[in-house]
Amino acid sequence: MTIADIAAATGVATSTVSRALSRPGRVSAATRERIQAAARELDYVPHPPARALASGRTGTVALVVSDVTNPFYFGMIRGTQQQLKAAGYAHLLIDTEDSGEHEIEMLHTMRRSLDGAILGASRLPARSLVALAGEIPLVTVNRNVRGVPSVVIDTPAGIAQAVEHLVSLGHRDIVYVSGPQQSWSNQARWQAMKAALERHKLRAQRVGPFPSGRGSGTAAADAVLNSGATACVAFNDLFAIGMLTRLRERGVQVPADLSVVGCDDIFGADFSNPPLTTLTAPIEQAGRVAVSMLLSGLDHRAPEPQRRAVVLPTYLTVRESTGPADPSRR
Amino acid sequence: MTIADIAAATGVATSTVSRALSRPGRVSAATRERIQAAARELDYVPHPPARALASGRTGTVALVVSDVTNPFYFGMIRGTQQQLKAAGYAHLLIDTEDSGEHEIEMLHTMRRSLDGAILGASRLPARSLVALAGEIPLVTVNRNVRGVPSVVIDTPAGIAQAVEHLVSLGHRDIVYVSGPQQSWSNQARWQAMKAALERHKLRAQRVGPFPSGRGSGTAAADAVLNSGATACVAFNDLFAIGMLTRLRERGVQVPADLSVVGCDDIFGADFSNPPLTTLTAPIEQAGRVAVSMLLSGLDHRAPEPQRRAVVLPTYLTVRESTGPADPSRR
DNA sequence: TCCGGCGTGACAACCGTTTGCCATGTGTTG
DNA sequence: CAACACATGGCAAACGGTTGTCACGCCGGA
Repeated sequence: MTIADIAAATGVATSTVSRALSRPGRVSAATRERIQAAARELDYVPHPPARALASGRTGTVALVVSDVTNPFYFGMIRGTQQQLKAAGYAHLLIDTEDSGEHEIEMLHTMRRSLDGAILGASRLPARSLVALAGEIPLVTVNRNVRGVPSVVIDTPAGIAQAVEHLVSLGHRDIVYVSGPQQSWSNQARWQAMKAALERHKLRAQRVGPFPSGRGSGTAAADAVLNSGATACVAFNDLFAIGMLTRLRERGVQVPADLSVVGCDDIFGADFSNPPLTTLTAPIEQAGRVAVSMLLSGLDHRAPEPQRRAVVLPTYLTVRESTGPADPSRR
Repeated sequence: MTIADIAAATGVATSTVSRALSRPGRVSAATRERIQAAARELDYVPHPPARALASGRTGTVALVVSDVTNPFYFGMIRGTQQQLKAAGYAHLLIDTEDSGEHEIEMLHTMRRSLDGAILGASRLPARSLVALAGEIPLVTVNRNVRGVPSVVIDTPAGIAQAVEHLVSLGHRDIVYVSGPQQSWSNQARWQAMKAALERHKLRAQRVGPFPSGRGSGTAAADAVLNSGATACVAFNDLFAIGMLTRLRERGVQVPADLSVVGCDDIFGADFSNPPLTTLTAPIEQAGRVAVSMLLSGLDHRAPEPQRRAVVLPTYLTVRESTGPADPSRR
């Protein structure tokens, strides 16, 4: 079934069929009706590649993540999926395996088959990012680069809350567990942590960096213990959960001996042992907003009046992995 | 940059360029070299939609899941993603929101832009599934229907192991926590459970059905408690984890008062409180295998010699949510 | 010497839509 | 009533590749 068949069946030209089906208002109501009826009758389904070839629009948006395995992305996948489906777009998933080259390479190759892309947490240098944005509409998440629309989750503000929380519990030695150095978020979090601690006239220290992945929790836990701190803020929940496991192994009580707070509030943070105090990030919402921004930017006639950077707030969710500092340690 | 540009640059016909780039052996080594050099030089990137239109092959495979949110699918997403990327295919994600109609509708509409699809856990009746398989190459996971290639995870065999484990711990009242009734897996698991219990001359009972999602754990836990059983096998880990949470709330000790075993060994099962005894399913592998089957079937000249149904084994991972039955309860 | 076959490249016809432009018919305006 | 604007539908040219078929030249075999 092609529009030619429908054209034949209704006695009009293919161009009319095309317009009746995709550009309402361009043909009279009567013929439109007739054509749509015929289309339904013949179970006509448009051919996306043909449409894409002729119009340049593919109806597909890619979500680019550095590692599908990371639970952090689960929320993004979900959020983007929802919003894209609602808008009638298809959802392509691209895993860059943590490699910037892969990232740029894949997007470059696929740019013609995409209407745009959401970058889940780009590892790309700013220059490349801007260059890429010239090839294909982009929205970044948790990565703020001038000239590229972005949505960033304001974890730094949350970090301040977390520090507040820990300080109020009597902690004076608080350490930051650092994630991968190329990670923009990691930098942002560490900066926020330093600032917050300075405000309390406390020394900022950190351990790491550690590669992303739960496995890093082991080394991280040991490093934190070694630092003599009574509390720590981990780069993300995956680290924190990994640490929890290690700490149990070593017989360290959480939070009695050590308080730990995570970041992101991923799946699992609420039922870990003990349940994790963490910065709840609206990841899913971030995905939805990113898609909305991207899509609104795609809307041809839009003179780009949309906001180019939105920041989403986080809040501290206190569970059971944080508690009063051991008084004997002060 | 189109092949026409390359043709012009090298002084050959576009057909030659096309063949030089995609069908090795059809043109002489010398010209091929020249053409490839030019292509590299001009930074030529093929236009997927055009290719798809002309050839019918899209280089895209969809993974269809009933709910992206479900952690069970995370493994599938990962497995399929890996294998597809390795084969140079793009990975489309489709969420059917648990609706069979959605499922059939979406696949029907997108069939022309897909080379095939992996059905993560189809809700479709056998008839529809077979019909759909006629429209587009399909491989199902955890769903066995004659005529449609499939990979199924042999949880039933694992269930037997789980029952063995519980019985050996002295449990006599073991209940199955039932998932959604339309779920093929749920049926299979319940059947296996009944068979295993009968083998031990024990009565098979179940509670539920409950809708999928962690929230069901609450009702499930209460129901199990109410049943007077000393142990239970849950339809999946999500249920089990939800139950664990509820049981803590109610002050029920796991495993002292109640042993619980889950299914699938999803992310989180190892660090829940207590860590969950569960049937470890090779989900990721299932995804990989499904993709391999699909892709090998796509290989034109293949007279379909490939296996049409592979079953993957599971094994019981004993952690801390199962323990001896309370002797006073015997 | 002639012929058949093979390796190589060109020609051109698609694949199924979209869309710019033109022709026609109708309604509106002065 | 004339002139004009506008609404509607048709024509045909893209979009960027793939692929069946044919022509050519060269080779070896008879």
